[in-house]
Amino acid sequence: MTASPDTPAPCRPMRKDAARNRELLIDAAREVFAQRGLEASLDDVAHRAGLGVGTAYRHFANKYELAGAILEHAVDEIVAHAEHALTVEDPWQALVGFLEASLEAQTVDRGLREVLLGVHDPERMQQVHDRLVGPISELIRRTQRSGAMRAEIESTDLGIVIMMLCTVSDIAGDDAPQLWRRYLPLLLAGLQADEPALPVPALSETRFRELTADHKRRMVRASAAAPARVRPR
Amino acid sequence: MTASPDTPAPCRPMRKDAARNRELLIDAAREVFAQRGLEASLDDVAHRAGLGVGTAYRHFANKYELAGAILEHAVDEIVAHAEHALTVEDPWQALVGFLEASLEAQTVDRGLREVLLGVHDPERMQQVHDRLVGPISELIRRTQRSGAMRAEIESTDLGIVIMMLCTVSDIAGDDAPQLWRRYLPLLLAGLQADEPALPVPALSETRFRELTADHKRRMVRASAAAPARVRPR
Amino acid sequence: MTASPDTPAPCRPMRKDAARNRELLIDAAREVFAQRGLEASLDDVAHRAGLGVGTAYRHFANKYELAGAILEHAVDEIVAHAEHALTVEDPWQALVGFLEASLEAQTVDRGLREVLLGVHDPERMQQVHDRLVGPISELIRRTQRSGAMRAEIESTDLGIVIMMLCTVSDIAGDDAPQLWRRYLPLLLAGLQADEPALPVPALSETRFRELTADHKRRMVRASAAAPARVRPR
Amino acid sequence: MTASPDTPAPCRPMRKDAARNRELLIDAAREVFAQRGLEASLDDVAHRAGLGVGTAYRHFANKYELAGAILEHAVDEIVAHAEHALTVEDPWQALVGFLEASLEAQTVDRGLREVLLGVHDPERMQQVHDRLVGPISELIRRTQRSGAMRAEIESTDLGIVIMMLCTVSDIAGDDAPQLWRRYLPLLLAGLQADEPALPVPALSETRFRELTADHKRRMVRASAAAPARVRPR
DNA sequence: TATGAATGAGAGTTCATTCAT
DNA sequence: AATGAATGAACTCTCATTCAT
Repeated sequence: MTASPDTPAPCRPMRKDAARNRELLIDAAREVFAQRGLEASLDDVAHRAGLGVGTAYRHFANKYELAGAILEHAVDEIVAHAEHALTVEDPWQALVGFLEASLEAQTVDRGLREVLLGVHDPERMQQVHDRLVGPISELIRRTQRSGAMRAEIESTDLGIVIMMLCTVSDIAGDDAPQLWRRYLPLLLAGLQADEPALPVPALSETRFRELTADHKRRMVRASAAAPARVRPR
Repeated sequence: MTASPDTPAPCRPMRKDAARNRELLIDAAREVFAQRGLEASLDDVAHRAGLGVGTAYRHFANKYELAGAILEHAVDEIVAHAEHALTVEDPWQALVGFLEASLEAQTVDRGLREVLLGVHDPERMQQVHDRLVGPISELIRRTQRSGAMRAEIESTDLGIVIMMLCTVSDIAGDDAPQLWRRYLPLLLAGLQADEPALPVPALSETRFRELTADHKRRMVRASAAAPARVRPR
Repeated sequence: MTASPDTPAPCRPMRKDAARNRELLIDAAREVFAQRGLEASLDDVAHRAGLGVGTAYRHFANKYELAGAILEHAVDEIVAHAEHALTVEDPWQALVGFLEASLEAQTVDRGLREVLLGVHDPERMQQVHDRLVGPISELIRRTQRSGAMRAEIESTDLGIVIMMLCTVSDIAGDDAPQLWRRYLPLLLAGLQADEPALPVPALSETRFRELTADHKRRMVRASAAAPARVRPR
Repeated sequence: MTASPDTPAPCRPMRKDAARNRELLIDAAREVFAQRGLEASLDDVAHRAGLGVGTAYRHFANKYELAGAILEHAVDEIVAHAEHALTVEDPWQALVGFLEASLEAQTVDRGLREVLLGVHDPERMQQVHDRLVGPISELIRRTQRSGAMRAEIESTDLGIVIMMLCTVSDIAGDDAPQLWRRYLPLLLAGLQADEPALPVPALSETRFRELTADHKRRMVRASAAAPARVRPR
């Protein structure tokens, strides 16, 4: 009775609207962060989305939740790349193609890099990596079975490799957006089979998850731990 | 009679205090930045040093000047490593030793990494690289002459390689401080001679300088270049 | 059904609050500036208005924008006085009445005087003078046609005269708020027709605008143009 | 006995040095204030004088004492002009000459104007005006006796007139440094004999002293009344 | 539910003034 | 007596977050 009787669908359209706004916000955030980094204010993001700040807070508890959502988008893409790579015949080509596709996305998006390099965001990270492990591990296993990759390589290694190349893009910025392509072959050489043993073991999945989550946690403004705000006035 | 006639009067005694404070500030900054990154406030740095904020501003025009001072320290070390490496007989061992020594320093110090990764600070960078180019180029030339390194590698490549490994340390944090050692061999494999040609040319020195300076400038205060915020009337 | 169909929807109801606060801020600023001059901090103004600093900054980009808003109020009054004066029969009486009315407003309000004397604020000034030129010029023309005023007087002269009398009020403060009345006749005598030629031409409108704007700009932040302070290393 | 016997001149040479520094500081302050107004920092003044800040504080208890000293210099000049004017034959020409000479000094010196317009400084003012009253009153009396000036004019009026013209220079700045000459005749016309009675009596000397002192006192930073500084650290 | 006004802690920076040398 | 390093309060301005409408 609260809703007037002529409202056609009581809650579904609401949801659709809400979902739409969520997307609008994430898109806006990617644009804004891509331009000005994670330092940009939520106000700016909300207005770029054509919404009020309050609406942003209805969807994301805080700025880092939003960063997390962006991350999920990015991970979706990487997972998609990995899954697509599994359909490529030549395992080594598949792997290279996967790395290239992943990097191409970061190359144009500073905000994405900052998120991926973990400049911010807390917990959510864990779930994220869980999604990556499967397809990436399979990709690696295939390559290793084909003899094109040294046996020691594990799924976390690919994550690290991607991040290292992100760093290159981050340094190069818009002025040399393809510079990472110079360093990819360097790393690929290292991934190949005939090299001597690596001196340090790879991180375990668990460890990797902990570390990256931790890395991000360190970055999150101390304000999270700040004393409860005094009631206004 | 106050000043003994044979005193060469090399410098003012007062300076001793000031110099001490300058060191205190740099040390405090390394500690604080190491813990909380460059986001930490100058207030915190000053107080960690047991000094007032104003004193920090007497020594450094702003936070990024301070970061610059830390950077210079770090660069001093890297240059020293490079120069020492030039005394090592085997060129390849010299190069590897140089990279290892450089990374070891960063490994324990997040603030240093952030500074080196260029998260901040503008101009001063140029002078810095000028100091690095000489010894590093020589190091590379020796290795290339010995046939142990592909000819395409240039001095900027080593800078990028160091930064990529810094990223690894940055992700790993204090929990896996040696993780970079896993990825160094990967990159070394890429540096060796018998690999196919790289798809992208190296940055020229000039370009590299511009980019890193630019990278930092972007970080310093995006707000300066931010679009004029719409102001309600 | 939520919004009644016959509502012309002239403006958002929320605005009422915001508009109220804007007025509160301007009123508070007039009070505070009246007591302590433009040196008072925006913090103080905001708190006098019973609002937070942030609110002040939502409405005014900075202190000088606020001063500008006060100025606009003041100019509104002066323009109103000038327009009213144009309805008075005797041109000379109209002019005198205009000056008296203008001064009476300033007399009680130091902040207003400081703003008008241009102790601060930049550009907006121009628009202001544009609004004054019309009615004041007409006032002058009428008086000159009646033979009561020397022909050389121009609209800028009245602006300067008002400012000179503001200075008197500024010096006299609350203790001799009517002192300006002693000096008005002195100046009026000078404005009358039978005196010898003035040794210096009046400022052109353009020139006047430039100067006052400039005057203010000089005040805003000398620091911006200040010679780079020598910084100890 | 306190001074060692071989000190040639126990205190006189000291004095000379101190007096020299005092002059250096006042000169530097006039230069600096002339360029950047009273907002300039004492540090800048001291360094312009080639001295340390500490030395400035040995001579002046605070910034406003220094402004007071500048004021005294300015008053010295005005008194000198007045005294010189008394030697001029024609009383009216003497008066005009006095005003012109007084204004010429202010015209080039923003700091002096700020001081004179009383933007700052406290008590000392009183003594100052005492010095002006004598010669200026004599100047006026002569002119009045000659029939060239209305009888109501008193010494304070000239002070106000000078300040009004200072305002003109303040507005005009360096761009129209002679603009005050346009308004001097206007005021002179008012000072002449045949005009109708002034509606408000002149300030008495005492009153004038009180007001100007008060005006300045209002401006002095509230910090003077601030709670005693907490002992450092 | 969406909005955007309000809030206030906090960051960077300056400068009058003090004090050790 | 002179110096300039040190101090910290004060100021302007920003922005994450809350809340009235």
